[in-house]
Amino acid sequence: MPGRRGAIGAGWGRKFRGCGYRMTIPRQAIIDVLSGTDKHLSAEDIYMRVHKTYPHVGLTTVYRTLDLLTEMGLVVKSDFGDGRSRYELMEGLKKKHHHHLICTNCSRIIEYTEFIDEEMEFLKRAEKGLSKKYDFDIKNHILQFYGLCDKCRGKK
Amino acid sequence: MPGRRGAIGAGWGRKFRGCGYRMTIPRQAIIDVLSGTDKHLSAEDIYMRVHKTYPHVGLTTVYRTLDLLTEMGLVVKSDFGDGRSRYELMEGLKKKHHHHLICTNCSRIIEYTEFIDEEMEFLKRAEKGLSKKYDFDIKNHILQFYGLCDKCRGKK
DNA sequence: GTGTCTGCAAAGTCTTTGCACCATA
DNA sequence: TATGGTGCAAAGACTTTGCAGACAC
Repeated sequence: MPGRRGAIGAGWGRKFRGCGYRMTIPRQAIIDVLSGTDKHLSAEDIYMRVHKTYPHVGLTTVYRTLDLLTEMGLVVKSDFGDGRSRYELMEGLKKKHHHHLICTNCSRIIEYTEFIDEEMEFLKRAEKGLSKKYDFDIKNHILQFYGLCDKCRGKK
Repeated sequence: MPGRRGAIGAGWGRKFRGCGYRMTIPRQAIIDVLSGTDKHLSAEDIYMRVHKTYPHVGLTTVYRTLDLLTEMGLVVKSDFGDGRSRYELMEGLKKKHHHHLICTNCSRIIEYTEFIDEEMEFLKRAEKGLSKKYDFDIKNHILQFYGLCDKCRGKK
């Protein structure tokens, strides 16, 4: 793990330095947390996990690092409608474009990549048409489905 | 206008009473504001407009009324990623299902109904597939495009 | 008259900012 | 050593809650 972390660290360090930023322990710790989960963590979640190993790292630094990573395009910030932002690592090109299913009862988030090709085809067409009609330069989109997950649907 | 407002009021009053609630002046004023615009207003926006005619109505009441209307399904609450919720009247069945184009520079919001049929077809199929695969009961979806509107794309 | 609604003030939640000190390159 | 980074505390933005008085039905 130290070896692996070192290797990852070096890669990330290069990325930071390449953008004129520095690699630091808090940043490394935050990246380690993000790369060690497949969940969509809030700033507070990340803070608490980092805190176990590095108790001196503050929540402010977590927010600032996440902003930085988002700006660098290495992290995606999402809003699932519960009033707090969630973050996930893009990790270069490893991660496929995907969308989310969100349980409105327990907040569970399911990532899916099914239908993505079909979806992309539709979205591309829509973007093209909408760009032309409204003279709008579309950069990005959000598609989310809300409902009840398998565990929650029985309880209602 | 007073006549028209009266007529609208009576309809809304019935709706409220039918759900065990009461029609009041603040509620009427908030509905009047919502039905008099095609914009997507924030609670603060609504508060300020109501305030011109009824200065005693508080922001708290605006929030409470909007919650109530949302819960009754008469208002749709949306989040366009700028940290504040926006509200629009559903006004029974008058309004077609639609999605939004959001300008990330000036926050202008464009409603569109183009592609909706095609979109609905795609979304229905996706919902069906996803429901089955993840045993997820999909109730709702969000589809938003972000980018630069015609007025802002030149400035960049 | 009774139960709902309201305004005000206070509190809550998530996030950002200011500033002096610290550490990376 | 020169910038950029950090923690802490305070401020900020939006929204919710508590409560006593007011109002709709």
